[in-house]
Amino acid sequence: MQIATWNVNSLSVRLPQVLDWLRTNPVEALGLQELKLVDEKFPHAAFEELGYHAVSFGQKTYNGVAWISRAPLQDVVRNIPGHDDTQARVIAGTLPTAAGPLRLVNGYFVNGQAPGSDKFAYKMAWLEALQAWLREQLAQWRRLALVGDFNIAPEDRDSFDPVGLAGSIHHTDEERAHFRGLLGLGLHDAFRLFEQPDKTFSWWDYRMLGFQKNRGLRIDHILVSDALKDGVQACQVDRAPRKNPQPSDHAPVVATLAG
DNA sequence: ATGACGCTCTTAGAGCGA
Repeated sequence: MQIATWNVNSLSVRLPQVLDWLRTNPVEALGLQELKLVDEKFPHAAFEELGYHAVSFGQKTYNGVAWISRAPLQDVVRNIPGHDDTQARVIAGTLPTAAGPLRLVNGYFVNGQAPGSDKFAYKMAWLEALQAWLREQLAQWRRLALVGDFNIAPEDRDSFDPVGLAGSIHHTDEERAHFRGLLGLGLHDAFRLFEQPDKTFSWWDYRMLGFQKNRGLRIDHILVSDALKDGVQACQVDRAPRKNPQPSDHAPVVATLAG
């Protein structure tokens, strides 16, 4: 079975592309970020026509996350419990599978703008709260996947310009320490379980022909728990939708799991 | 480089993303 993550940068604008992608990539579950849509406007009918269920957690103008899944998710949680937040950034639920329940956590991690800014401080606090909550989630659900737009390039090889961008947003030691903290909980970057082509990225700036020049970052990730690790069969970035007219600036990331 | 490009809210220009 396959699970995927995709920052669509407005579901209203990208809906036809998401539906097209699901027709050719009929994954079991797809985590979406940056819906920029209130829940009342979530296009449930369009996904139901394709045989999918959806749970959304949106807000006006910014942020917003959703899970699209073949089977309805159970025990759905919106945002990090106990962490006061005005921004809709997390949705989690449990997918029943033949191998047992699969906990699916989808996050639109904070961007953080620049080190030293208020937004960066918010990012650090948010990452702290996420890690504490995930520790609990992992204790409760052995089979867990954390997917989303992490807004962290975990290592130098995940950036088109690690020297020029050293210390800037997505590249700071503080952000990378938080990413390693997640790995320390017993999570594994599915993409790095396999040999991958150099300079594989999941986001490219709209400006300056970023995609054409492959000036990108790998900031969209799928992390899997210890119990899932050995069953991961593949993990890839699907660059194809980034070539669409009027694309999202992010490409989907897909992981193939046993079962 | 206070840039670029795209989306939202609102209807000309600001805020934000990454």
